Amino acid sequence: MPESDSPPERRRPPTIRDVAKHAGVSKSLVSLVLRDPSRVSEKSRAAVKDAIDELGYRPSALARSLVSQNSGLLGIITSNAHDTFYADVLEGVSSYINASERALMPLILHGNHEEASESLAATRFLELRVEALMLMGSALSDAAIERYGREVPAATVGRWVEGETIDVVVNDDRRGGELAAKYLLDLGHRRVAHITGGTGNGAKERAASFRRTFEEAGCRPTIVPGTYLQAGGADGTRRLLETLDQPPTAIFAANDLAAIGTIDVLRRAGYRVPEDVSVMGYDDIALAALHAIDLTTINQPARQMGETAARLVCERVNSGSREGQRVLIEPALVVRSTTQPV
Amino acid sequence: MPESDSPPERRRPPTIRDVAKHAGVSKSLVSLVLRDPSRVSEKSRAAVKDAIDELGYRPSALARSLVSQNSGLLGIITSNAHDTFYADVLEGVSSYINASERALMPLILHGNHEEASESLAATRFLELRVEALMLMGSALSDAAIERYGREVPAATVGRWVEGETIDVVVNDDRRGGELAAKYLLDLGHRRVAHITGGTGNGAKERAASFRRTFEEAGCRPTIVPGTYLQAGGADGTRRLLETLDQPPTAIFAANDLAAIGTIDVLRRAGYRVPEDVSVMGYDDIALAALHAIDLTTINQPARQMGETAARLVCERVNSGSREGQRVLIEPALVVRSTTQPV
DNA sequence: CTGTTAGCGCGTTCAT
DNA sequence: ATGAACGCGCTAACAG
Repeated sequence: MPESDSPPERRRPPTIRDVAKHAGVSKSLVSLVLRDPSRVSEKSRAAVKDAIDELGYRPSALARSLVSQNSGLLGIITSNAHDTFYADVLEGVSSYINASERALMPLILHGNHEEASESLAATRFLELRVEALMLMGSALSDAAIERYGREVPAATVGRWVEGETIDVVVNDDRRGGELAAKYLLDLGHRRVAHITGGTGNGAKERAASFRRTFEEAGCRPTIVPGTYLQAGGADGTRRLLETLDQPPTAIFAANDLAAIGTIDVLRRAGYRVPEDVSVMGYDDIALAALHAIDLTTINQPARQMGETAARLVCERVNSGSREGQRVLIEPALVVRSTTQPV
Repeated sequence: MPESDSPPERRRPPTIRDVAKHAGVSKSLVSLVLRDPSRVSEKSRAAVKDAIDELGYRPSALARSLVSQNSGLLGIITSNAHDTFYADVLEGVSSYINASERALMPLILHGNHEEASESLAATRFLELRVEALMLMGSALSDAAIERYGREVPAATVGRWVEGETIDVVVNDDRRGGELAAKYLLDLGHRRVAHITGGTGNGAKERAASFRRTFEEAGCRPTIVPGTYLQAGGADGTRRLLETLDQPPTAIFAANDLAAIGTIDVLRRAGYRVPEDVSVMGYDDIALAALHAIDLTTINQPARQMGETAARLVCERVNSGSREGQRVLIEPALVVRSTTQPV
């Protein structure tokens, strides 16, 4: 039999030894050529470089990290690949990384908003010896995040965590909820609803301050549970339409994605936005600015938040500091055309 | 000065030796407990497990990969974090990975549609000894992709590549362009335009067959360059409006994102869609189905494409086969409300 | 100054 | 249940 247990024609990648043998030098010298060619004679250098090219040699980051005791890796765990808010945050991270001295390599793992898969991702990253961890809107528990933060510098974006070992970059969700409520109050809305982000990051704060602001004005908003996804906004809206005798005059959705789901359900049910119902979102993703959507929303500066978090955590990688910082970003009202006076 | 060259309080993570010492056994035994606890006496097992918990030990994937000669890593390079089409493809990849036996860990690196940053990503992945490479709509040259494919099983999604070492999963862009053209012809459109995806994957094929199909019907569509981004569609549309005496009756944009940009510009310029101008996209991303957008488009089954590519490349990892396969997926017309008879 | 040898880092494996 | 050797690249110490 030709071969059965060993797979066919799998070549091991060439090692530094292969290069050394091929070039007729020691492996130390090959290593030196790779790291500081100026300290090697021209002849040897050329021989080594030729050997590298001929063999198609690539140094193993695995072996290098093992000895150098740093992997150069930054582990990023995202909860939701479909939310372009985090795509913007990631752009901010890249932009900081590319501009920084000792650039870490930002690896991304999608958690798909499942706690189990996020915690698996974290475990794998830590086993890979990432030098820092960034969580983009995590479904993990505070305790879990803090545990990770004790092993390696960690930052969250859009997710509040107690505890001093974590860098936290969040917008002020309480303020955001208040901004939304005040704006709707100013427009004269009194019968309003909020579809929450469920257990999502910042959802409780947005909901609580939205409700409180309205209650201080003597109104009681209807609050129904939802998610940060389009489907969550759609489901919540359906529930509102079924439950209430008459629809609210304004709906504050958990975020832009959910607001889009909300608008979708409203229009399909025959309601006009904003003539019959005003709708607000949260985040101000690129989509929200589209003419076809043109959503009134609360802006969170995603790029800036990504940059800030990356900076904080990378500075801690370099300084070795164990103490996280918290940065509270001010949200801003963005008025577009999905809202109008009542 | 307190400390300058050595950072403060950075603890090395505990190693298998620390655990062994703590538990009073050899490191071989600790290793055994981790991999096959049943072969270790209850007493030793407990001692080792206690030590692991107390020290917070995590095995190093670096060291493990070095000796086992496989990293368990799958490197995924995406061109565009903002295009949810690829988010769907990634979901397909995850879904295959999670269901498969020896699950590779899918690491993602964003190339941000820059060739240099994609090729850096590939280099880093290969140095990390990923067992396979997946390119989601790459800006890399065919030659580069093939070179990588010689080092490790590689697959592309949405990107045609010549050469036998690559698994290629693409939709039939020629057919897609033809579908769009025929549909518009059927609607009676004769004065049409196409905004291309520029150098983007499949863009040439879509453009060529769109043009050919119209030319066979005796029409000559206006073709202007664009990109696969919203901005590309918007810019192309602006150019069309400036250049032409009268706007076309239908515009086929490079993809859905671009189509959204197109619609945006048209509406802002006072044209109604579809009454004045029909618009078509390509991809059928989730956005396209929204009531507010409701875009006529050509569907590419993103999830399925991701699953397929993951399966092909993972099977090659296991079999050691060097020969890639090509899978051509049939695109489908999806009629919504941005098109109407002329 | 150029190049070599030896040993390390961490987990696995195999013979004992 | 253990010690020694190994995988691959880096580095300190040393030799030419």
